[in-house]
Amino acid sequence: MTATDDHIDRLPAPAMVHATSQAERVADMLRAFVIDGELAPGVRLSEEKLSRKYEVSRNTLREAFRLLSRERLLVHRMHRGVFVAHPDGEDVRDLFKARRALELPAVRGAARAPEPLVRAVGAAVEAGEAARAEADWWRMGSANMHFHEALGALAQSARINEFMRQVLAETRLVFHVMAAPREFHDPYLPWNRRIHLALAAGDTETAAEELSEYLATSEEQLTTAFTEMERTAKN
Amino acid sequence: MTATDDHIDRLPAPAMVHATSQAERVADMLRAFVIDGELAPGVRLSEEKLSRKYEVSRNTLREAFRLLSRERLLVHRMHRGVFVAHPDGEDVRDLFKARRALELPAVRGAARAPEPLVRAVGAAVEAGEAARAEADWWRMGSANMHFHEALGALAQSARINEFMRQVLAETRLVFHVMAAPREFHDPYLPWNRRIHLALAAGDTETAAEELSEYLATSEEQLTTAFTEMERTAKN
DNA sequence: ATTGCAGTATTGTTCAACAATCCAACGATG
DNA sequence: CATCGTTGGATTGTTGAACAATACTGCAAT
Repeated sequence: MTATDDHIDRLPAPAMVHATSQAERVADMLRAFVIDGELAPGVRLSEEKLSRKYEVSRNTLREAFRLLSRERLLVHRMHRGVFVAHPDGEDVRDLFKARRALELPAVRGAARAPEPLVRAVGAAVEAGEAARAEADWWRMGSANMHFHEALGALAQSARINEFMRQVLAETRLVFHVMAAPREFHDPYLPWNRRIHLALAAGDTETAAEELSEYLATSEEQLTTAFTEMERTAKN
Repeated sequence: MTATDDHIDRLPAPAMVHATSQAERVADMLRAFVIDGELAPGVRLSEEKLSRKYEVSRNTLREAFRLLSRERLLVHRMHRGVFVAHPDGEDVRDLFKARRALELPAVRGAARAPEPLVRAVGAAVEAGEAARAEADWWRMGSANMHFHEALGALAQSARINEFMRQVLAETRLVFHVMAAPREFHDPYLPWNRRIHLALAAGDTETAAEELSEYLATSEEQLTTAFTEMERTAKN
């Protein structure tokens, strides 16, 4: 350990070069499929078919399944197989409770957040507006998710960030249960804009109030659509 | 579907009869071992030895590993094996950021929480004091964890509850990194008592302030002990 | 309409094998 | 003497096949 090791010490941190296993790669792929709706909620994932299609053994595939079950994106039912999660009305209420508990305090504490994090919120707003301009409704939904992810990031905790991503991914599943990207995201863009403006101005309380209304409205809209759907499906 | 089905409707809910797989059972066992410190942080878990000891195949064991890796209790290092997580100083800071973000808002919103949840907080306080009376320091630590779990439960979200359990389990690992159960839990019991009193009285703001101090003190204590430990370990 | 009972398909789990990789020890090199 | 290349052994990564256990379907019997 000589003095010439200064070079090494100054090198950037070990930016996660870790090689990934097959199980993780498959899990990443399936996660993307689920979030993008290519795998519809409730669909059963056959071990044999999937393992043949993606050329991995059943054992490896099952490792991937375990990972995604813990993320609540897949549901493992003993001796029945794994299914794409299919959130119900109760899940929606719980998801919004979780989001309220996470996002509101994050926004209220944004005074202590470094500037780049606030700018990330603004970037998500603009991405959403750009997507809207191109009438790309699905991308608009993604931008909206990134917006809320950015809000959660104001808490500045890696664990909160991950939890937030998980909750948002699950929320996205809710949208897939009732395919209607346009009407559900459309009215919210101006809201996002206002929230970011208040944040950038340092007025965290106003931002929090706007966000609170946003969440209430969104939850209301989703739950009513849900109960409506369940009612018609009952008969 | 005749009217005589009333009997069935009145039956208790399907209280989780789901049979569990081997992988889940093994995961439950390992989780308990890790939390209780029977498996020390940093220890490597040999696939061959464990699979032989608990009479499961390597594949099944690996499924269990995947579950616990997603909970951050185990760490999977490619081609090297799985290790009991070994949180460092940065993890401690992040854990406390997460706890602040979760527990403080939960306490502040406790006005809307049903009474049984507040009583659960009180029960945890008493369990801690009982353990202290018997000089059972480890059980005291468990009671303290339950106390904070009960605080998180005030948010009334199943997902928050689960995340909270995860964060607390990880926090418990931190204590194992530096085995010192007595001094670290001792001064906090009165604090817990005060927090519960304020909560029961409906004074959520006071409760939140007490909790905030508690967290600050606890984090301070842990991080200093940590940096001290890392300093001595460096040489 | 409900129950009982095959037969079939799928998952649960194990096992054995091999490839890929890490790691420690050794010696070679400057 | 510190560093580097090599080699051999140990462990993980992944596969494929096998069998057991369970759920589901359809049909017969009541």
